[in-house]
Amino acid sequence: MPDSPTKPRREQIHDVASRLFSERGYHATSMRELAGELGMQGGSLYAHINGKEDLLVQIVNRASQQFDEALFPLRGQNLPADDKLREAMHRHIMVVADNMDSATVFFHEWKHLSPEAYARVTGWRDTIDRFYRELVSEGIQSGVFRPDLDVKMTSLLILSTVNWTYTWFRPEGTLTPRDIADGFAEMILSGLRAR
Amino acid sequence: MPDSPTKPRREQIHDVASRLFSERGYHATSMRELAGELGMQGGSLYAHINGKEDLLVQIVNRASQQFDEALFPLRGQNLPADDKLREAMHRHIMVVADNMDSATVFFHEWKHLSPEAYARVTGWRDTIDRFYRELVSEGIQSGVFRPDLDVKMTSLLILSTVNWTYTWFRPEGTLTPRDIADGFAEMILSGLRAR
DNA sequence: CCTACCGATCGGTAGG
DNA sequence: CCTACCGATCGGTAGG
Repeated sequence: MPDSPTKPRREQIHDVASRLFSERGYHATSMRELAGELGMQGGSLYAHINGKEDLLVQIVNRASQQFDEALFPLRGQNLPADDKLREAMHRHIMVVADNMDSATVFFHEWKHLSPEAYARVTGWRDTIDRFYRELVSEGIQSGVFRPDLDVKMTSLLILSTVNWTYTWFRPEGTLTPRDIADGFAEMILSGLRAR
Repeated sequence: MPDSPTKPRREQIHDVASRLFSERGYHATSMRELAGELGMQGGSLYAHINGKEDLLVQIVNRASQQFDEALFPLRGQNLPADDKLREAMHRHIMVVADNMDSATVFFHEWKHLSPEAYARVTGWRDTIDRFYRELVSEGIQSGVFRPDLDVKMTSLLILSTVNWTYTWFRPEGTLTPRDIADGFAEMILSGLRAR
């Protein structure tokens, strides 16, 4: 039951802020607009939060956390590299699709964070990068992937396709994250060229 | 000779605005900051421009134009689909790489444009989409690409990789747009899987 | 959660 | 291109 009436006020603020920040941008959203959408006055927000930047930090942190929780458990699993790639792309795209607003804020506004929060996000980016590089390396070593692949370029190719979904995915459309992940993975694994 | 001292003032304003908008975001950049970097007072800017939004419109329009000029001439050329794909990706990535600031503004701030400018950008996006879908369709019909490809998904795969370069390309790095385009195209065409 | 208010800063203009 | 200024709005606070 999304948006149940008993949802804590802080959750409501987080959700509305995610939507407004993603639609208009962080700096272009005023605290009065945010308060208005929640049916309260501007100053009343500060009974629940510490400040505008805290909202941004929360949104970005939660997004990072969701990516971590989705991908990290895959590291230990003993799957063939092609299956693991398909599964990782599916999970990655699911996080984006299920959190289109926070994902947009995550990709657009992380540069505007305070130095500490900025460093944390940069650290997360590196973690995800490493995850995909490891996946590619393992695939090469196990003989599932071509031996002449450049690990860095390959992981960038994968990251491009899964991250870019935040720009075009529509929840009301016909494509599910499963469809997208399977379609992209199949093309990436087998190539476009006719045999 | 970039940034020659005789560069028209309007060009200088355009360049500095692109950089500031891409680094801090459109709304977070004040006209006084912009003026300061150009060695003038805030009000003096309005001797050269009509307003802040005009700057954004100019940056986005010029970026759209560069994509158009790079890709559109390829439409008529009678190249094999794989060669045409490689060439299109190279040109697309070159535009991004040569205009990292305006490309970032283009991808991040187009939502904040006035309705008319917004519609123009949306129209451009559709044009580029059509370009890549045509390229894929031609490749299927000529037998160069697999017949079971989904045209929409395939063009989204391509667009993801070329557009996402705005987030990670570094002009001071070792990879050239040629390297990136050739590397991505080869992987997309032949696939990651070992034979 | 509201009312009333703070200093700061915003984009933009007038007149030179 | 500068000085001086405009009304509007910003994030945030005090006191209740």
